[in-house]
Amino acid sequence: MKLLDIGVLSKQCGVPPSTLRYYEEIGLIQSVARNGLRRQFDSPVVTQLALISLGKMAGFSLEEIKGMFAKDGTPQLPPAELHLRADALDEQIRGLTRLRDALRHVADCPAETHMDCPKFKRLIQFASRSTQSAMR
Amino acid sequence: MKLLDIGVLSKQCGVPPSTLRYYEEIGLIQSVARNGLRRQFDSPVVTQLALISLGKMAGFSLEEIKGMFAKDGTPQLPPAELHLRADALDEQIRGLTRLRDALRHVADCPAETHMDCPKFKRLIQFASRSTQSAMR
DNA sequence: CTGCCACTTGAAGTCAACTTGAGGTCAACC
DNA sequence: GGTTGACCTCAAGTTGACTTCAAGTGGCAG
Repeated sequence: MKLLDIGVLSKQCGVPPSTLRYYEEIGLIQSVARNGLRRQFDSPVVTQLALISLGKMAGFSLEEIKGMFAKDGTPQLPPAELHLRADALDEQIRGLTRLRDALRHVADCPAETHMDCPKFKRLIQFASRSTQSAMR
Repeated sequence: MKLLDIGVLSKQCGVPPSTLRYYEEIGLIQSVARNGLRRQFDSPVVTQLALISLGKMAGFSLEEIKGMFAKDGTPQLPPAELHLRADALDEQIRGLTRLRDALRHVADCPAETHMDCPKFKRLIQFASRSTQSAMR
């Protein structure tokens, strides 16, 4: 099992060392050993960091992310709970899709008064309706 | 043109008055008049707030959102730029979709060591690869 | 005309998620 | 053996997005 120095991990995952230390401090990841002073990380941490990055994209707080995974990085929620999170993601995806469509529509629609364009308004209203409940 | 009292707008959009005042302070929205001391908002602000809410969901900062729309709320970026934002959203949507799929997979997969499950790892690695560039 | 209550201001406080800085350690290359 | 460079700790600072607070104002119901 080869171990990763914090600098290597940092470069590999695109996360600054300071952030990795911070994540360890709050218990989001673990270093498994020290080489002298230096933290050594286990290679599965790479996957964990990928999950964390995804979780952040999805708008979860670090605390929430921490609650979702056991210390080895395996998702640690009952199946029903996982499906709920997945459902919430579906909502969010729908909202983002509409926002994307709205942006593309505006980019291509020659009208200059988008605020009055029924198509635009419909996209926005729909999108934000589903959003309201999903906001944390 | 009927005007909305800050309290009415707040209730209608689910945004606290303090936040509306804050948004006005940083120039994200405008009140068009006063009734005595009270701010009066124009009805298009409702749509603007919907856009802001969507922008936040998508992970844009208030500064970025402010840069995207003119003071009347109409998107104010050149078409090419809009398409770029839409592309970024597509990336993000792909990442969220994979995260969702990963969650659903974990919920239903009987294996207890998801970290080693090739399907799970593939979903995660893919997802975070596309994520890296999209992170702000 | 007297309360009341939803609003007003400006300043200060809060929270998450980091980053920065000062001062120290250690192994390795010149 | 000395300097460099990558790491260490702990505390303090920063940023974004608000919220809270104290003290004041204005319209309208009774």
